[in-house]
Amino acid sequence: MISSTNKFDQLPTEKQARIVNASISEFAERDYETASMNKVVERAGIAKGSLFNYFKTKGSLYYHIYHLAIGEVKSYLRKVRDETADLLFEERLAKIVDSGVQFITDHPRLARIYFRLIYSADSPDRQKIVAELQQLSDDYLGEIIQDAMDRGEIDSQINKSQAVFYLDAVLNRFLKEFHESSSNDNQFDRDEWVKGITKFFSKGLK
Amino acid sequence: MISSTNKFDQLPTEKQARIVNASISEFAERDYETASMNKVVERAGIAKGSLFNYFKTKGSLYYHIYHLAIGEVKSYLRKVRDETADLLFEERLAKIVDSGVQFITDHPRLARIYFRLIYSADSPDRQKIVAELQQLSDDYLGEIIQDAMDRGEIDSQINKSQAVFYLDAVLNRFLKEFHESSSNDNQFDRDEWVKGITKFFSKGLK
DNA sequence: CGATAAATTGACCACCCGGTCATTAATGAA
DNA sequence: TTCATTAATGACCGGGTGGTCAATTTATCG
Repeated sequence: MISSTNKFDQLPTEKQARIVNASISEFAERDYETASMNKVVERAGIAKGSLFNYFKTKGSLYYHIYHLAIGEVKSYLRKVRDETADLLFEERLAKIVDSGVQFITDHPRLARIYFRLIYSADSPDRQKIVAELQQLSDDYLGEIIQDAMDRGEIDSQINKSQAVFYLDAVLNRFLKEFHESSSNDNQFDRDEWVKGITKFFSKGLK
Repeated sequence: MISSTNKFDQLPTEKQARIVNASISEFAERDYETASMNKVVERAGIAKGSLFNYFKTKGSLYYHIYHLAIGEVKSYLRKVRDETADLLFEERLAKIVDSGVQFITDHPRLARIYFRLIYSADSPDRQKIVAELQQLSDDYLGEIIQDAMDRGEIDSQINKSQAVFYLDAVLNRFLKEFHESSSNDNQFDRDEWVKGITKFFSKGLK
């Protein structure tokens, strides 16, 4: 029994896409509790019974969708990490911000689901999910910090997990702000901010 | 007609307290959409019709409660701002963190409502509320930054609204983390963190 | 084609929601 | 005590929820 027994995976690709697309829209617009399976089937153009045949519960559909979102985030992170391995810390930071901005621009609905997961999320298994994302962030930013320490670009006396925390806090908050302002087509000077952020991390406020 | 026409305000204090207490618990445990008026009346030990007599809608009850939460936050902020006016920026930062920790310890349910407002909140008037809180934060942290600039403690060339943003991002994130970890009775070294944060803001990571 | 198996459907279920309002209970003045 | 006014109550309403399953359509194969 190598192949998945999952009913959904056996579906024609086009139908899968319709369902995934409908689910992403629904879970992006409403949080877990408020999102409606009725709306999903309506958007996807399938019968309710079918959806519950492919996914036994609302929770399992949500699980599928947010793993998709996290997977996409990971792919962006991996890409920018590998492509910037040789750059200086400050340049690297700028590229990471760029990559985040790009992700939000390319996948605004997934971004919304991601931020919901991070920040509020009365979702099932919230603790598990958050712990998983925390681990992802620790590994990812931790590696970047470590590289910079090894090259003597930042003070290696600094508590590494604290440094990761600050990076994570500022980057996530900045991207959340960008995400919300780009929903309301508010413009802001990206370069100005990227410059400010990198300088802030290097020198602090003094 | 000087006195409020608000039905709720005319109630005996004890009854007001029961209703407020029940509402705080409910809105702390569940987000706006998921919170239940039925649960509130059950907790408060009053009839449903009564509650809807005091507050015409769920939204107006929520409005009352979150204004209460924001009011309490403001009071803590004002207090620490005034009491630390003479301190150095770093010492002041430490006191602010302390005050946040104290608020969360004293009012964990209000803290939860506050973080819900800040971070996710599919609440009614979300944009208005967030803008109001943003203003509060800008004014408050802006003043602290300005003081420190005036005294030459931090670089006055730095973009002030950016500096406020970094402060806000790191402080809020730290307090949110504290709030969640104190719900799960995870311990962590407060002093270690306060020292790290103030140093980070002063010198950056270099 | 006919028969069997598999996939799809949507009416239906029990439950909960915010909100209403006729009925009942408490209050206070004469 | 009587009676009018006000406050409190909870049964009830329309509507939405996640989830089920008998009935129907579609696909498969001899």
